[in-house]
Amino acid sequence: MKRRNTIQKELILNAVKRLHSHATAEEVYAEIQKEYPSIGKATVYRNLKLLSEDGQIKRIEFPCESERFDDTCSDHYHIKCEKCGKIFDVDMDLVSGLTDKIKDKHGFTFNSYQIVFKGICPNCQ
Amino acid sequence: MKRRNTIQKELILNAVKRLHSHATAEEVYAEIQKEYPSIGKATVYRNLKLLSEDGQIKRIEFPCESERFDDTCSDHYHIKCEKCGKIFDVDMDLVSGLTDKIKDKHGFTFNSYQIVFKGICPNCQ
DNA sequence: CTCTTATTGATATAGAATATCAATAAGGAA
DNA sequence: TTCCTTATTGATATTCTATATCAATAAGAG
Repeated sequence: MKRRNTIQKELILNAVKRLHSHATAEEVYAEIQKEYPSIGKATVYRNLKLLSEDGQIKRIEFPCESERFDDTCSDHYHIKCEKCGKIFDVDMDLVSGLTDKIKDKHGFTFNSYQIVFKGICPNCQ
Repeated sequence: MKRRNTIQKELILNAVKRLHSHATAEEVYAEIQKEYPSIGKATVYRNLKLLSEDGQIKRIEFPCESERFDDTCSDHYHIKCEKCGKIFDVDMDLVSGLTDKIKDKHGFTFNSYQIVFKGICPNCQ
C-alpha cells in the first residue's frame, strides 16, 4: 500500500507544526476547518496516525487523556498541569539505564518507557 | 456527604482484591455479576472511584487504556506487554530525586510522576 | 490520458465513563 | 425498634474519543 501525497495530509502536518505542541486531533481538526472547511474528521484522525507511524510527528499518549500530537519528534518528557490541564515540555536530560536495571529481574524484553509528570504550572499557582 | 457502607461497595472491594491486580472496571463488573447479578455497571464505576479516592484501592492510569484498579496501594511501576496487553508489576526500586532535578528549571510545582514500561512478556516471546 | 487503487468524507459504530433520576436502603435520632 | 433524612443504587441516556464502513474521488505510475 504505497502512500500518496494529498492536500489534506499536507494541511494536517502544517497544522500540527503551527499549533506547535501537544495538540489533540480535535484541535487540529478545528484549526484546519478555518481554511479548509470540507475536511472530514476521520481524515484528520487517519492522517495523524499515519504521520506518526511515518515519524513525521510524534504521538503522545497521556493517561486518561485524548491522544496528542507533537511536531517535536525527539525524546523528551512532559508535565501536565493538574489545574489547567495543559501539557508542557520538561527541560531535563533523559533518565538513562532504567530498562537495564530491570532487564535481568524479569523475563521481559523491554522496549521503551514513558514518564509523565504532574504538577501545577506557574500561571495556575 | 457522609459515606455509607453498602453490600455493593463491599463486593467491589473484595472483587478487586480477589482479581488481585490491574483489573478494569468491566472485569470487576463481570466478576461480581457471578454472585450478585443485579448489580449495576454505574455502581461499579462509581464505587471504584470512591474507593480509590479513599485510598482503599489504587487507580492505575495507563495511556490509551481503560482505567485499572489495584489492591496494592504502595508505589510501584508497571510494564505492559505489547503483545498480549497484560499489565505486570515491575520489581524495581523507585527512581528517586527525579522531581528535584527539574524543580529548579521550571516555575512548576511538581507533585508526582508515573513511569510506564512497555515490552514483551516471557509468555509472548 | 488512462487506469488502478489509495484516500477522502459522511455516517455508523464501538467502547469507556459519566450524568440523570426515581426507587431503595443505610444509619442516626427519637 | 421505628421513623426520617439523604446517600446510594440501577436502569438508562448521554458524552466523548476513536475507529469502521463504503461509495465517490483523485493521486500518480505507466
